[in-house]
Amino acid sequence: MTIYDIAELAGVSASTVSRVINNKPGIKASTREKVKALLKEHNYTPDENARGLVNKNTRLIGILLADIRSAHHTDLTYAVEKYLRQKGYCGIILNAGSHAGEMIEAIRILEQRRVDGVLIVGSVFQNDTVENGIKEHFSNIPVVFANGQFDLPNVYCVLADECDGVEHCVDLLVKKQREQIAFVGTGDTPSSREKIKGFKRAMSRYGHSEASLVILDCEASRESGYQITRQLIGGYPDIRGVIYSEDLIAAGGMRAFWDAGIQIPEEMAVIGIDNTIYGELCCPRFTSLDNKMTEMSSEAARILIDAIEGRQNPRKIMLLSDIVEREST
Amino acid sequence: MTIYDIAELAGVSASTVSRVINNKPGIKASTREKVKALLKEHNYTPDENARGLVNKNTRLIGILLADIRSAHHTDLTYAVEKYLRQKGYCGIILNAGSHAGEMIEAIRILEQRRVDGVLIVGSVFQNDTVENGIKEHFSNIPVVFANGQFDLPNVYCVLADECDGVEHCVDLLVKKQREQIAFVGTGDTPSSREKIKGFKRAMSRYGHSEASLVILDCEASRESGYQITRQLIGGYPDIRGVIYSEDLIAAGGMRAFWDAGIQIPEEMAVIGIDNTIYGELCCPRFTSLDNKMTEMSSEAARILIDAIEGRQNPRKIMLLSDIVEREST
DNA sequence: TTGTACGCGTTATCAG
DNA sequence: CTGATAACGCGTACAA
Repeated sequence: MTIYDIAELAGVSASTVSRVINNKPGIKASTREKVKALLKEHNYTPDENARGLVNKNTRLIGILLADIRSAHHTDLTYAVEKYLRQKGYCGIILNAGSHAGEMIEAIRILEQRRVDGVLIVGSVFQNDTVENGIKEHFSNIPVVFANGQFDLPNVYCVLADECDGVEHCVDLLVKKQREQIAFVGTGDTPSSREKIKGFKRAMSRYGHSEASLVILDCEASRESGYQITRQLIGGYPDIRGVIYSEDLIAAGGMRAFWDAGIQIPEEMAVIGIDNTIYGELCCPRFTSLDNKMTEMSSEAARILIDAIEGRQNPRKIMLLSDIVEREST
Repeated sequence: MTIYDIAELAGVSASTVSRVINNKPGIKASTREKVKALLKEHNYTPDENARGLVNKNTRLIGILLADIRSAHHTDLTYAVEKYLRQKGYCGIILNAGSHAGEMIEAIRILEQRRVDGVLIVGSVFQNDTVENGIKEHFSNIPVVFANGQFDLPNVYCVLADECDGVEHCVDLLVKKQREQIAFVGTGDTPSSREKIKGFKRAMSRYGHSEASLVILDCEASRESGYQITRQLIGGYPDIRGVIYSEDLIAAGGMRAFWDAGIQIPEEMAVIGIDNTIYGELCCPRFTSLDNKMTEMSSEAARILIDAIEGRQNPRKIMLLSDIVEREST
């Protein structure tokens, strides 16, 4: 069913039908009604693709993330999809993994789909491959980078103050009389490095030399969190508090403490980051740094659509994190 | 950059360029090379939309689910996206909530996008609204229904044996000397009703009259699971085992038992359904019925693409669930 | 107020 | 082996 079919049935031309569909003025009321009735009768829906071909847009948004299964990405996706829908856009979510090959493949796919804008989520994407990919393939559409940044004219950034956030975590632990603190996290993304920076900065404020700090490297999985925490228990008996760079890793750590019979928070305080559901599920519930992923995603989606539709926004905004305290501290 | 631009640069016609892009035979090797070089030089990518206009396909797949934030949907989405990408398709995920209005809106959106096929996930969608929606809007594209069924010519179904699965859960609990069993779950979807049916059937095998069964109604949230479990603890002191219709609800229940100081599994055995990460996170870890969501999603995606590309498959397949036993039983 | 003609970027058909 | 042309479904100047 095309506008031509409807036009024929109505005894008018296709352009008239088009005008009715798009609520353009200058149509006799009776014609408009007749066409509208036909449209409804055959429940005609315009082909967005054909429309896009002439309008030079697709109302499609590319969403790049490492892995939708991580809880904070899931929440983000949900919020973004709802917003996009409301604005008449659809999202194409690509799990672009963590190595350059997949990222560049995802970029090509989105280019091929002629998406109107791209949302990049997670600082894993803050690398040369992606930066060059944007320059080459997305130079004429807006890009919003959540939790990362590129200094390119068409890229907007929404960031969380992760460095400050971790500093506040350290402050909290110190306030709770836990000055012997370890940091467990992945060290391979800009975001992780920010967190470690915050840790170092805060610890130095409390007079710890950088050489004395306990910073353990860990993969982004529960299992890895478990293993590293076992090593921590065995190798650093003085530690009384741990900050994990992600809730998922913290969940693994919580399990290790549980298995080792270490009481939380009495013998060990634990803080995760991201404030996902994991903090609520573990026993005891663990404290987590809320880095405002939900707000970040809403902001990012809004800024992206604004940019597509010609509304102005600052190139870079920073959201302030806060700590959700639970039983583990 | 269009094929015309490339054609002009190469001094050939657009059709020749098109033929090179699509690896059609009958092009002089030298011409082919020259065009290929130009294509690469300008990193040209064909416009999928324009392509779809003439090919009458979009290589777009609609994915309908209630809420991507539920852990089993997330896992599914991940698996499906990976498969689709590999086959050259993109997915459009719509969180179609749980009421009719949203469902029909989502269906219209997908129709407007002219998706090549639709994947519906979750038995919440097994209702008249969606069935009529399919008849009206998706009558000429294949639809795969994961965890639900419609008796329509273009709909394929992939199901889990949830009724049998719950029966086996009861068997397990009885084997563990817990014959006083309660079932806690939502009663509002076909899937939930299947589970309750399995519960009733198994319990009757062990000589319990239907009237004597403890079946509590609960919303699909951790909080609701917590509240209902508190009521259970207060109101049914004889109960020694609980089957929850979803892991998320079970997680709430685990918390309620923890708060009440009830030992698991000594005083109470717990089984969840879906075998999500929640079972691993709680303390102690809880047993869960694995209803094969991951396999289901892979199968569903495969069947959908098969149908689109003209390969045959059975209209209806059933996957056998099994129980992943952990510390709670 | 309405219709004609064209173009969006691509592929397929047919002619050369 | 290659090029011209039409067509996909729609929106929009321009003409009537």
